Amino acid sequence: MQPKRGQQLVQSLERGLTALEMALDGSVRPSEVAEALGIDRSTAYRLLYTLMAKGYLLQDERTREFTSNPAKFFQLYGKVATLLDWPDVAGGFLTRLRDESGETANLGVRQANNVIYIAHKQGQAALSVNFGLGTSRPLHCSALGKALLAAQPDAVTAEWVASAPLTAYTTKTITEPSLLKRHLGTVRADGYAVDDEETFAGVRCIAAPIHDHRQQVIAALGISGPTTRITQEQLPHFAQTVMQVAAELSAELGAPNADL
Amino acid sequence: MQPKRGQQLVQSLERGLTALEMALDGSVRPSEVAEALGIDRSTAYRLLYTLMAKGYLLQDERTREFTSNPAKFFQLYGKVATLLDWPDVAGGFLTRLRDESGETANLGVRQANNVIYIAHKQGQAALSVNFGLGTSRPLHCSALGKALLAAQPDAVTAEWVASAPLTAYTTKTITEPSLLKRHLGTVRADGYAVDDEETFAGVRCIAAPIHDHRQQVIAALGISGPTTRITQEQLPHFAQTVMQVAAELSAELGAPNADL
DNA sequence: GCGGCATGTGCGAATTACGCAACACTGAAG
DNA sequence: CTTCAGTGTTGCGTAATTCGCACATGCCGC
Repeated sequence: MQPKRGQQLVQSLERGLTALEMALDGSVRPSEVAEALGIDRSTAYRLLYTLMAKGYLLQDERTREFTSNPAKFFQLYGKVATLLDWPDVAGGFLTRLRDESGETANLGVRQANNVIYIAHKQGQAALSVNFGLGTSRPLHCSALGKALLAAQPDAVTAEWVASAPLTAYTTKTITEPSLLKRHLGTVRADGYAVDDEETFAGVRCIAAPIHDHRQQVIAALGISGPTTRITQEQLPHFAQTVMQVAAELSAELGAPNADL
Repeated sequence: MQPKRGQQLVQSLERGLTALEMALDGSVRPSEVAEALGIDRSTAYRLLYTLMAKGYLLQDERTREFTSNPAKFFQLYGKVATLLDWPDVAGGFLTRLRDESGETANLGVRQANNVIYIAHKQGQAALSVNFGLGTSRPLHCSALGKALLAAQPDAVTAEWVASAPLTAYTTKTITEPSLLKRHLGTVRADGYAVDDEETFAGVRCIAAPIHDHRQQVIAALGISGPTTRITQEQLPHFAQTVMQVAAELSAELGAPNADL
């Protein structure tokens, strides 16, 4: 048996990382960090100063504000990106999915309670959806998120649904745990998930899971478009396309039973 | 007067970030981190565990190894990238520079004693240079780096030259501080920098600085190619092209005296 | 010039993180 | 199979680290 997981977190490191993430949303000053974390200004200053010494932040000489150092983050991202070169691997599939559907195609992975968009090809139409790369959306109300959730074992899904905050974004957002659980059951049965204006009014999304060579679900692929083009009638047709391309991408990654 | 800069670094945060960066070069285990940092295994474990709790690392259930969480870093990068969307802004200029020169075009920014490649377009020729995105090279022996260095005030440059480690990579690398200082003077006068096989034998690079709306140098743009194509005779011609495109990119960013 | 308000810095107190030691488990060697 | 060496993980006492207070300093508006 593996030892139980401990919960002794290193306080300074935890606070420092939180401060770092605050700085990423724009510039921060010691006093802001201090207030947000409930600590003394001097402590916040030392954290920020250490982050700067390590190259993660820069300090404006005049305003004394701390801002993120884009170059550092690019460097960090460059290192991890080579390990999982999604944009390159998935690029062709995204383009195909966009061209076949006419809508914005996107690819996302799970990060805690969110799905993060890591690659996309925007639709050509005048009115087309545009999610920024790197942005995140809640799992429970996005098609990509639901595709990822439904792929898990039942027990894990149930536990998550019970404990996750199911915030409502539109009137159609599913906020009832029992409803969501049943909904995810049909997602699994269908092989694709639909976000029917649950995040943004007027926007419908369809997504399917991506499996790797060990049959693990590692990402989700989908399309997003206005309800005027992705209509209820054409939805099955779009879903077919999404599942087809998703299966091909899975196959490219070495997934075993991906029938083409 | 501004207060003097303090040097009280928060130890745990500093160690934690170092551990994080170790994990980015592949998976790490507590014992490795402990040995590298000269600390106890338990301490290293707590740092890694905290990093995992904050989403920066993942732990393999079987091997117990800690690996970076690409999604997290993508998210972080996404936030800073929107502030300075280099790939999008510079993409067109890079493509033009590549097409006009026939060589790999690249864009880099400074990060401590290195230049980091944040965007590029690889040349079409069978033999063409390929730097990975996010990788770094020393300032003193790369064209981009020298273009960035030469753009600073004289005093700053002199101080840096005197204290920086001028490691030799080829026989042509300039390792003598006084020589480098004079060399950077000519770079500034010329408006472009040349890396004449100072980093890699057989590779010549040419670069020029990019200015923002406040006339500050924020990046450098250049080309890299084999010495067989970027010959000494054609060098001025290539340099002209590089400076031209660099000036246009600067203008795009709002630089005032960028003469086109 | 004066008073709020910020950053940055000593310094003592005590919280926090560290190293030690031990346990559980794994894998390899005998 | 047994043993042994090595690793991940956790509890605990101690001591070093960090924290918050207080203050110096500079900045901006009134």
